[in-house]
Amino acid sequence: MKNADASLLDATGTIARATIKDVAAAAGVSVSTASKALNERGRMASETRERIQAVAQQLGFRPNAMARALVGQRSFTLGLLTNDTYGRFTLPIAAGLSAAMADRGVSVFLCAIDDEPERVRLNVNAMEDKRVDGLVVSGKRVDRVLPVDLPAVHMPVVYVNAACPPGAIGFVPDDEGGAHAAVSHLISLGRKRIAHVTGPRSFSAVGLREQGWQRALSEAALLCFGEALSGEWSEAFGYAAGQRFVSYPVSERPDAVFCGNDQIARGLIDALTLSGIRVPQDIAVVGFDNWEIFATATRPPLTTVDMALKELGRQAGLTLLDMIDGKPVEAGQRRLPCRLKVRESCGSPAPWAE
Amino acid sequence: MKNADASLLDATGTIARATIKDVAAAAGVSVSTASKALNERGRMASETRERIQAVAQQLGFRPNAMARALVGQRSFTLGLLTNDTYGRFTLPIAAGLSAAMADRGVSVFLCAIDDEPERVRLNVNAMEDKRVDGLVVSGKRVDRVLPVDLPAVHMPVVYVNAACPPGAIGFVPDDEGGAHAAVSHLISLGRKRIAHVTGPRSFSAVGLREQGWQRALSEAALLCFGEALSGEWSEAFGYAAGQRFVSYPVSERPDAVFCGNDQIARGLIDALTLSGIRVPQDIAVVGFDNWEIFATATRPPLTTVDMALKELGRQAGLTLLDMIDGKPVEAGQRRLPCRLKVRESCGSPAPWAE
DNA sequence: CTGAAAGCGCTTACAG
DNA sequence: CTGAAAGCGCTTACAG
Repeated sequence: MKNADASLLDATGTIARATIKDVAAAAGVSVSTASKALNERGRMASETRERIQAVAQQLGFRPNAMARALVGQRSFTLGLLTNDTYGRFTLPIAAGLSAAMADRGVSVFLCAIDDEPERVRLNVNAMEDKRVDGLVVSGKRVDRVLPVDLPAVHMPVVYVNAACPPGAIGFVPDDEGGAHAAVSHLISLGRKRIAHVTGPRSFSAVGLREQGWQRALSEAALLCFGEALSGEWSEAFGYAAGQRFVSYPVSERPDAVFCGNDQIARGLIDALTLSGIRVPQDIAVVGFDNWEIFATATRPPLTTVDMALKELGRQAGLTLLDMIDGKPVEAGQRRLPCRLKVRESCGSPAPWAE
Repeated sequence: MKNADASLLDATGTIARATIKDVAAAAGVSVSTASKALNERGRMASETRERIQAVAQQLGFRPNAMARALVGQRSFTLGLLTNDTYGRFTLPIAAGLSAAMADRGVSVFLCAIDDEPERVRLNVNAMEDKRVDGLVVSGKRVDRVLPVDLPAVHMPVVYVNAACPPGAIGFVPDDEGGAHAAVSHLISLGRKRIAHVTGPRSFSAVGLREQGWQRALSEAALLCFGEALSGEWSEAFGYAAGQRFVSYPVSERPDAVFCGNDQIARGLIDALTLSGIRVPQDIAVVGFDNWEIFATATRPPLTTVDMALKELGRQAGLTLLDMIDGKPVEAGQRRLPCRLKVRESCGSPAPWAE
């Protein structure tokens, strides 16, 4: 017998779901006893308990989460506010968050906001009205804050890949560490003249990745290959940078380039390849983002830094749950480790490095 | 005075939100009168009504949506189930849906499911427990159905960019129409030898786009330029196709290529350009998807078909709301119009076409 | 025009 | 071990 068969048609002809009252009646006990049996609470004859559970199962009973929330003062829902309609960052973060939360019985509302303050307010209000237990705010840059006065919000908040106001709790990728890992890997492969081509200086990630590059080099007692080249986060800029390297005499070219993102790496590889420079033999290239659509389309496939965005979303959610439970959690921004995804553009096919 | 100031600290030290009881007490009326005043229901002295509303405002009162849902048998929430973790389709759809719903006071739960039936079940159960009013199911292919027995679900369901089971209601882009518009535009620009390079035949979208290509051609009394070239949805395949055209004698080359997606178009343009063939002068190229990251990175920028995914999400949500309201809505799949995004690869800068 | 009562679907002390 | 009562925060008939 299918559970649906046990459902009753109500007056309007739609299917009415069984309530705990139905279960109690069918089992011949009171509602409070039914509740206790279904929640494994208190002591009771296990024979009774099992009978009630069997009846519930048969009626396809599922407790109404809203009724539960009302008495428990806890909705088991979260709100995710994001202004990244582009989707590059939000979707992995949301997927990681949503999956981890689903396993714990909590569901997450998606609020796609542009940066119009009025719409932000609308969405925040909706989340308050729906009595979500907490909010995760996610952005597309770690140095920009959303235009909402979130501190005035009556619930725990966690920031992901977005600026974290003083005293708040945030999660961002460890840009410096990721860059350090990428450059160290290049060094371990024997490269010594490692250039850096990256995005606009106005992004804090640019400074951090540059520091990682410098630290890896100095730890290996190597000099930076000139200044970092800062420009746009685009293929076009990567291409231009590649042409610039090509114009150097062979002896003055870098033997590797660490790029600030995958698009730059893609453009750079195109420029190099067009001029007959072999990647990785002549110049090794490493990117940043592991945006698969780019990283797997380059020839050869791109070695790049993965920011572990799913994990970022997951950790943010778990921490938010702790806060909701009243556990003490330290204020401040956490930098979660990136991991290097080794493909072929760095000169190491490295099936073992995976 | 800020609203937050009016909040009271409860026993645990967290901020307690004002309830309707607080409002009623502060205004010196009964709870039922307060409710009526706040909901603009029934008749009452407008002086009383305004006084109550003022008190509510001052206390920062916001009705608890879950309590409301409990009595109204309507939660003003929706679930969005998607298996497109890739994000290409889901994010625009979700953004369009979420924005349209937010304006109507309904919030949407995001359920990122892989295709593991067990996790699908987990998420569907969560949505049922949370008593969402309806479900929108979105996928990454219009010819694949999710592995859930959704008909057994006790609520209205709408499918977006996914297969639509018999008798259900679905929304997909009008692939045939989009292709027709793209090819017609090429024809209007004077092209006559229009080839088609596209994805795997196993995708229904491939057949539909091919039909659009054929219809536009036959309406203009033009012949197809050979068979459609079917391969992968990748730059690599587009590149290979481009090389193939290059290998033809000049007089036997197409003067335009309609590509099944933007990645193919990108690869094709690269191959053409590398061989000294000018785009669009020698061969015009049009893509499909308007995936901006590709469409704006090609040289020249790509003219392509936009599937209007945001609008798809919006329409799906509005229709779902109608179903929830009990309005009659016709079963079947709706094909929503695509629109051509004219850039430069088709040979028409067309500032007026925008 | 206003308020007391009942109820939405649950859980949680508290009596028996 | 089991059940009656009260209550979570609201709304909706129904009396006054």
